[in-house]
Amino acid sequence: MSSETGSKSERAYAAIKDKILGGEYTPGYRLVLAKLAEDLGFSVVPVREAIRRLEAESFVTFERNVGATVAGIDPTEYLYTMQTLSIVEGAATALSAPLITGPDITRARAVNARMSRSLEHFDPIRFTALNLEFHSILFENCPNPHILDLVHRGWNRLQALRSSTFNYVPGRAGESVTEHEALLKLLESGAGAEDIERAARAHRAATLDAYLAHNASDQQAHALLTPSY
Amino acid sequence: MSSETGSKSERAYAAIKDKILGGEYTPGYRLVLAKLAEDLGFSVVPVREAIRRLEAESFVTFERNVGATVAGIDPTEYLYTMQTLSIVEGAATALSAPLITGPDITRARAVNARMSRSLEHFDPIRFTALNLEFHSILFENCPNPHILDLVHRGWNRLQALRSSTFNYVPGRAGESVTEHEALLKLLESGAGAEDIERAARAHRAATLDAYLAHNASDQQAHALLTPSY
DNA sequence: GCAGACTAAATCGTATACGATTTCATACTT
DNA sequence: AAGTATGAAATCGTATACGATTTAGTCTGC
Repeated sequence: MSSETGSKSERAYAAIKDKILGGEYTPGYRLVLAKLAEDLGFSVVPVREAIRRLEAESFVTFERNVGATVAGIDPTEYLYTMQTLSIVEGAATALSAPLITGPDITRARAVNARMSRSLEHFDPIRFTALNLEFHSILFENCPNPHILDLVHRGWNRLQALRSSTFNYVPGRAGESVTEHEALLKLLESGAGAEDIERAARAHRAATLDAYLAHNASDQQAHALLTPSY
Repeated sequence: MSSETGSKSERAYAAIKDKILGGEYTPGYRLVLAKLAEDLGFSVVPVREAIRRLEAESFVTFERNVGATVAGIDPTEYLYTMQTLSIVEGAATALSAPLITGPDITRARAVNARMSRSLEHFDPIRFTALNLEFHSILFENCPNPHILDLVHRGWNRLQALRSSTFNYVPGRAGESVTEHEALLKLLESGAGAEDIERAARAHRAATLDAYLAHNASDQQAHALLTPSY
């Protein structure tokens, strides 16, 4: 995944990020500058820069004069991220809706069909990738790049939390496909911005709800969701 | 403003940021590593780190092997930021609403009264500070720190754009005070999350609309706001 | 006079070095 | 034995140095 192009700090960033997402560096793993630099064949300066960037994106936590550790899987963080995503994805969908064309819908529907098929072979990795592709089609016309950036940050954060593995809920993926189709129909019908936003929000919120129901032990998490997003 | 505590990279960050916001480094100003390091009495390494952080927060733009320049005042960026703020502030207000107490409302109302008074003396700096304080009171109970963080990012961005100066619209501040009072009444009445969110969104959006109306030349900006946020 | 090549200056990117801080094991005191 | 002082090892933070890249100015040939 890591490219050979760009500055060393960029390559270090990509390499470390890949190893975190690939599971080589698991949560709690201590990232030692000198060791990373040794492994990568770089000096510590660009590696340090890469780590500060990973810190800004919440892939690692950093403590002064102590160092960086790979960020852990935290149910509360997952909840925060999903709730935030429901809001920004809702807004992104509503803003993009008027600019989505017929061919866009067709492409999205094709991707959704592939998602449905990936379920039959039980391929969650592929499913997640297709899910990203589906929503990317809807968002690619988004007129506000800041909001799009927030969506991408959220997706990144979910990756960092390894949500697709720790957060698996049986049956939820199938519902997701159904909701996608409903969303496409809504877009085709030329529904108003409020309705579209509500539907897009609910789609993300439903995944969170499924998680909360499946892990009912998480009582306090429910309390955080006072207004029903 | 800059503190004497913390690492040199942190102090460099604070110092440079202050000079940008204070107007010493105006948009387009070229930030040269060696010169900044000389001025601050630090070496280039912590200064470089500070600049990368300022880049991540959009205070400066950065180009490889070329350097950093202070980010400019861009009406389109202002529009993006305001639109995004209307969304995240709306969500933050709705999420915080159930946790806001009577004393909170009283405090907020007092701040709003001071805002009203600051108008009589035409003190926009003070008005902006009080405006932040007003909304901070509403948000201080926000159960989702991620969303709160997005709000703060937006405020920072507005500062970076120096919006309070380039974006002044006569009469708008007075309307803002009126809208604040209406929002407080809505919160007191125990209104539903949707109504509160709509009102909070509209409050921010009204400021943007006032700007657009006042700078009617900005035709293309209107087009970006297709769904009426 | 102008386009392109060449050189020099400015500036960035990174390596290396070292002092500062934290951590951890050990010895010492009560 | 528990807690505290001590010192060494590990690690970070920053200074300095230098090669790499860009930029700007000059020169050349047309």
